[in-house]
Amino acid sequence: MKRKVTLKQIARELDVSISTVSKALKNSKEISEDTREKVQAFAKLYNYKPNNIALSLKNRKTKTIGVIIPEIVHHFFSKVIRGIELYANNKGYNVIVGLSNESFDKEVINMEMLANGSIDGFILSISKETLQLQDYHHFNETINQGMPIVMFDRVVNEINCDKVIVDDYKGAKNAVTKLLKNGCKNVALITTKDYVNVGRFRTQGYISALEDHQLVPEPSLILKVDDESLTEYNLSNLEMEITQLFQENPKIDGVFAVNEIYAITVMKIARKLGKEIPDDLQIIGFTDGVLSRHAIPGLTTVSQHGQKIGEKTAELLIERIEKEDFSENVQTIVVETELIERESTK
Amino acid sequence: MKRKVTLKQIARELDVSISTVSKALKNSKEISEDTREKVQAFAKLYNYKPNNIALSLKNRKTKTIGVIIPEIVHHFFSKVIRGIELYANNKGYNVIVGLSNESFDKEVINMEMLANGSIDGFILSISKETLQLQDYHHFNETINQGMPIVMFDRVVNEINCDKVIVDDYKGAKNAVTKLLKNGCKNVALITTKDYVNVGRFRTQGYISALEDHQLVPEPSLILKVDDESLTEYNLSNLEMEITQLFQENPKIDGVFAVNEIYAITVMKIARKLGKEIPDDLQIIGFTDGVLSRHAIPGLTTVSQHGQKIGEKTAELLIERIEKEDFSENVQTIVVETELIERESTK
DNA sequence: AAATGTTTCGAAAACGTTTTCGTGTTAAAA
DNA sequence: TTTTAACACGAAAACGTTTTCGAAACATTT
Repeated sequence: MKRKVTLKQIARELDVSISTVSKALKNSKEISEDTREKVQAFAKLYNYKPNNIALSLKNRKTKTIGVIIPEIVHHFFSKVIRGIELYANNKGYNVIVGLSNESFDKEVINMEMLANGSIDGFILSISKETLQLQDYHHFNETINQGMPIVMFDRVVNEINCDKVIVDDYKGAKNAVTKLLKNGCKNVALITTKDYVNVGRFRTQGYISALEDHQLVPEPSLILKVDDESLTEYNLSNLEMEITQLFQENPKIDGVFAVNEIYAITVMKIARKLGKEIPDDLQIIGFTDGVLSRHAIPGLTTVSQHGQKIGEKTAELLIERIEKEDFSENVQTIVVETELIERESTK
Repeated sequence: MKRKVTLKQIARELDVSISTVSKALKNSKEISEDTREKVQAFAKLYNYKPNNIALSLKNRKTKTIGVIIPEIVHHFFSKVIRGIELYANNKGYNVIVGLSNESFDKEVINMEMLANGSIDGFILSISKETLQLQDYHHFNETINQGMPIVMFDRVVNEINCDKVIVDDYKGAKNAVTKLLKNGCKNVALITTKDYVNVGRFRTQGYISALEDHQLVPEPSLILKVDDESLTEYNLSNLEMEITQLFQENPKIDGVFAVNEIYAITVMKIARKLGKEIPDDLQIIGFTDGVLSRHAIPGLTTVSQHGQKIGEKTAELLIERIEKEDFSENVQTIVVETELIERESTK
């Protein structure tokens, strides 16, 4: 087991100075053809690679970006990470991930861990708990220390930074409009509590679509699920609420759900209640994940283009890092959604 | 925007030496109560945090571990990452991810990027292309340079390192045995080409279960899908092959599929062919992902406990890093699978 | 008063780079 | 032969830490 070779060791072996070795490897004209070849041959033989940490210290930049997301076992976030990776690696950057698990404390700790020199900038999506507490001091602090942040999807107006968001409003509105045009008279909405911004915007899109068709939103058709306690393995609560919704409103002939799980659960319950999809009930979900694609019948969804969002955030961040122009002219990029039609709508 | 404060700056402000500041912050008994308090107060005021990069350089360890996986938009890998994160963060380690996208070149490049000082060790699952090429030199090289590696799931005997694997053989065997006990007479297998080890082991489990029941495996009931060209969006080829399988073997009354997608696709096609699940056909898949859980009817699956695998790999790696005892007494840990019964079996 | 001990601090090296600047050597020009 | 220019290389600083060692300054013991 030979340890990694350093400039110093090469210098000692070849009886030259460290500077000479460094320059020779960079093909500096300062160094004679002779020693250059000698050094390069030796370096190649011992597979010399400059130590990244030393470079980071010297250059005061690490060429890595930190990503903090609430959850990784989630199709959308995975897609975004893939987009970030793709773009960042192309530009010679590494990606280091931290999970907040939707917890404020973990978000703060994770950011502190990375903020002390490990990375050149952050990409993040805010955890639910942080949104609820509305405590954003850690974001402002990192920005003030000269570390750029780009937020995506779950963003917040209070912070002055670049953002990449989905057009939740329009996406939802398009979806509901589609249902109405397809002849639905009573479109229900399954959404989250309002403190989740994206849920709120999607709700607004739903309402707006109804109003455009001279319909008044009926509160009884709007189910705001509290998924505090909703784990992957405990869906029964959700199922109960949805079942109740249908029993109390048998006239429902269309459903717009703000995520895949809600939509799939609606499908499951509709089937139990003997409703045919899409004849008796049409359904559209948000997030084009693996569930929608493989559901039977296939679920019509609003696709968010997660990978594209990831690429865009990485692009914004790296641009800011390399221009060293922080918090000037922040921009918010809206990535349009796309309605992917499958068999759950007519 | 105030830049991050350093020891040097504090020293200059307070007119003491850098060493004094460093010691004072560490509560060294060498430093007088007086100066200690002064320094600490100042440091707190300016929110001093030691620079990680400098520490890494000094200590010659980075307290971060690198993870290379073939794909992140994949429930199992996401789960594993979550487990790794969980354990590593608890131990004060960061996690940096690289995606190989199943490509040999990207795997090599990613590893080279990280191997030069950025991390203390690797956790990885081998890309399909690497498995196919059987070119493992990059693994051996990193290990020889004193960088420990822990492999999981897609491992290979040729490399001498710690491994955490799923008991693919037994998991498959249990599943198929279950089908046979449930009365299936003609159990088909949908698997991958043999160069994917996990596919091969699962195939062996299938065969062994049959033989234990005095049945001879019929080649016509074994479909080896070549998913080279199989993208997320192009499933038609898979569907065609499976349809053909059923048309040529109408007697099939049980299917064991080596992953979720295959299993779900079987369900879809069975439905088209008018087969009732589980009455006419029972199905078991491998990997307990979101698809199986939300399929209708729910899909009985072999769960791999991805998160546990992640935690275990992280534990093995960190132990090796901290003991600085490399490549001695490598161990292979087998994580048992669990059969999760849902409605696709009787 | 001298020797010894204790307290408190600073200089310097080390981690592995890159880069500026200086200097000795040789070749070319005067 | 002397001056100048080109060439080839090395010393040292810098990035931000930690830690060893030495050394003042002062207190205590003979």
